[in-house]
Amino acid sequence: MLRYLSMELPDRYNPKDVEGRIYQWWMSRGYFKAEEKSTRVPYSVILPPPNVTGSLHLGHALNHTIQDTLVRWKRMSGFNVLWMPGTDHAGIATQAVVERELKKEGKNGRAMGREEFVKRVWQWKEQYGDRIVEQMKRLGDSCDWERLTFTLDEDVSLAVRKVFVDLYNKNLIYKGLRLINWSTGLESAISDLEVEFREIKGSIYHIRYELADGSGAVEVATTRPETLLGDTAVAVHPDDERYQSFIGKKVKLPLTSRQIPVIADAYVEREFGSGVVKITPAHDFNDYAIGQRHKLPMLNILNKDGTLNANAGAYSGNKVQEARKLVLADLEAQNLLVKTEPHTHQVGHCTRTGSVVEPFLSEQWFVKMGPLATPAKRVVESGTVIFEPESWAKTYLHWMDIIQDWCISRQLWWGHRIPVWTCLACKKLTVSIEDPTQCQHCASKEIQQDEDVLDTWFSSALWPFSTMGWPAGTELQQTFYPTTILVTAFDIIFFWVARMIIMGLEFKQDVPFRTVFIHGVIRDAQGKKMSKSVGNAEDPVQLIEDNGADALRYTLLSQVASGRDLKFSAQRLEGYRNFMNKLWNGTRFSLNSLRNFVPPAGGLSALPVKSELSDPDQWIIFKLGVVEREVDEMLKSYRFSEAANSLYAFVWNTFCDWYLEFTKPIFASPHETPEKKATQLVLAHILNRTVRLLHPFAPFITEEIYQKLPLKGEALIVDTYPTPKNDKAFLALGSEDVATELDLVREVITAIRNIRGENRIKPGVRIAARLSPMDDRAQKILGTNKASIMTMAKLESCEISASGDLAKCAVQPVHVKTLNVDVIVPLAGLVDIEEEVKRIRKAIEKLQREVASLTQRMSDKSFMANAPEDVVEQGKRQLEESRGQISTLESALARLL
RNA sequence: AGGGGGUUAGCUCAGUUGGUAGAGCGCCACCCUUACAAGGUGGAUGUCGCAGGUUCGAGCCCUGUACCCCCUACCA
Repeated sequence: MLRYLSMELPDRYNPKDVEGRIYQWWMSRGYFKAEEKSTRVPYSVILPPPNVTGSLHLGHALNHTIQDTLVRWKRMSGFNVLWMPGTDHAGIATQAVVERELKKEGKNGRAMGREEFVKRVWQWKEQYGDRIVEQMKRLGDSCDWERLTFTLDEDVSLAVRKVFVDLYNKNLIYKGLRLINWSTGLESAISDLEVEFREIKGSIYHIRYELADGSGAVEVATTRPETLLGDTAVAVHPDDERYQSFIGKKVKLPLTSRQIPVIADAYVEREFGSGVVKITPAHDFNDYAIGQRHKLPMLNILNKDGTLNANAGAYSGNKVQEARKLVLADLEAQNLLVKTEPHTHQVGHCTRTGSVVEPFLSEQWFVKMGPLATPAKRVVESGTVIFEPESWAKTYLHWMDIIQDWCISRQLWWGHRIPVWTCLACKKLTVSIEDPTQCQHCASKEIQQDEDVLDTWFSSALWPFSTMGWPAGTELQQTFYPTTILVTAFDIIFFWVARMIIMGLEFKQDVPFRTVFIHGVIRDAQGKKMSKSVGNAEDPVQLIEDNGADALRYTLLSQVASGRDLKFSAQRLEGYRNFMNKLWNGTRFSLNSLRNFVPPAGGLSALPVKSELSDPDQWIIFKLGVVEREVDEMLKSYRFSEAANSLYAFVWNTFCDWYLEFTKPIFASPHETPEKKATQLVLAHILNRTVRLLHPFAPFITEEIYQKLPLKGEALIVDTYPTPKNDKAFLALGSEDVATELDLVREVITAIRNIRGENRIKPGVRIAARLSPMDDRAQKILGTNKASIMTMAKLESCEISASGDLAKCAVQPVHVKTLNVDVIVPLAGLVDIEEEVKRIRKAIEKLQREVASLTQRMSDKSFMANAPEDVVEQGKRQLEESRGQISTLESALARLL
């Protein structure tokens, strides 16, 4: 026979003793593995691949916890679950990290040469790339780790090349001279995502541009005077009366010999500054647009490293800041600098290097988005892809409307190299999946591969199918593509979600996922975004160390509601750590009560016999049914916080506070009574279901507990998730009527405790009480549960009788639905009567307020005419009861005074 | 500037079919009652931002308004 040495369990739950061991056990048993082919319904999720360079932050913790909760829930619900893990090479981020490291060693990454540098990054990846994976495991992520994919893995690379070549052949990829964000620190194009605007206190300079014909001058204001060297026009508003005569004329560009036209464009704000804007198409995005409209020449004055080039004439070779000083000095010398005002403005900085981002004209590769966006819009409009919450679909569609071509080339070394070779002989391009040995066009062997690599998001966009073996046709894709749900924060809807939809439709002819669940971001206690640089970032690994992964997960889940941001609170985390401890101790106590419990031969399928069940047994089963229904509904609609709260209340307030207390008198009996046996069986079943319900939320502690239960299966992680449907037979043992009756008992106990508390009767003092039921049913209920009432309310005697002496007694009317009981506690000799007088007066006042508002409502003719019958009925009943209670209390009060 | 969100107990937040408000933490009182002091029992606390409207009835629906936050784009 099994022995349950529950008392040998520590009285505090220690996650450190449990989590690593449990996780290893799950892994060793292969529970995370998906079946490539199965008769079970597939459920697949692609993990947004974190950067290999990174360490887990709370945002990941939130994102992963939501996914893991869904995945565990579905796994337990019988689905064939694939949670596909991966890590991202994160081109820019990783390259920047390694370059920084090299710099510390006094080496220059660029000088090392491409091959040497890339080798170095791979070394770095081998050394540190597993760290984030290990951290994910600490959190409990139940990914199918054998499928762990890195975005630079061979098969992914093949997919990337195939997509590039296909898009190129379809004319959807082209090379063009465009203005892009240029990081002078990285000497590469970067995406909008990698530009961070910082407020800079600078100056605004007013510069005079004289008309070429000598008929006057315009005053131009700029924050970047050095860029005037690249000006190719000056613009005014077409309707600006002040400048009508200037339009079409030419001005002399200061410090140069060039003359540039005055053009009219509605972009110019008449009210701002002088109403005249210098136009530098090669160094400003707005100016670039104007330049396109007016077919202005684009004059690039910068080198890749941020110094001025030959187009800047005498200023070439200087860095922007130095050039600015020189330009200003020369302007001043020529008396062209009218004035200088302080001015605060937002300046783009590279998030990786901190250097200023320059709009920079350069040759880059682009994906033509227009034709690709249309179908990607349609699938969202038609509901083929559902956003949850729905409102994000609007954001998505809006972005699709204003979508621009996607710059996919980066002047980096770390990443997927662009599969394009230029022929030195005929200058034509060879674009190929396999590395070519000669030019496609002239067969020259003199070909040179494009130096650039692809934007990291390019490979990310293919992730849902590149991780499943595409372009080969695989069983995996058959089974799991499209994936079921994508879970992500809103900040990458454009960078990632939209592009996955686009690529999925283009290359798989189907959407990559059915649902996109968008959650909020985590902020600190002040509501600020968490970031390492601000120093307000909490380290989830440390939080797990201190509180356990389950507590952290529960904290996060308890706040996931309707896609809103959540603030991290250490107090809250502590609260959920306490909750885990409560669960632990509730179990410890239960197991003690089950010491000599002999599991029935049928195991879990051997259910208790209804006729043997006590009121608390039927009550707890009924409550369990309510929770199973709620959690089922809430998980289906992604209301994680409500599900978590519902379970929290069930475990703590229903199970521990009341059910376990009710079982105490039963288990206190030294005899093996039938009642005791029945309760043991119920308790064993309830425990089993409780941990099953909680498992997706708090996987470690629940598995640990499960393994110690007398009634259990092989492993919790693959046991069935309880629902009202699949748990019907057990739930049928519960009873709503009995639940109501037991609620009356609870109210009676609470009333006695209230009288005790308010009258300062010491907890150790046993008192007498008389319970005066209003009808036979109430009488019977009280009789049945008398022992519990006496134990839980600390009574030395308990009389159940409708009549008796009320002198010097505390009285508290109690009612639950149609059941009514007056709780009477003789106070003579126990307490100062004053306290009881105060207590009763307070209760009367409260009831009177209720009666007043109810009376008013009941006398309102339109209410009576319009309100539904049951609402009126309930109001009437309540009014009657409250009045009755007042009279009971008043007579009690009269006897005290 | 455009788009979105928030404003509910001292703090952090729940509140999906409109029927007179909930949790956790904190606070007060009493308790080491042999599962748990990371605990137990009892208690106090809200004109649900403000002003209107619809309704018999509004935290919830509508209009306006104030303040805060986020996102996108920024004025040269």
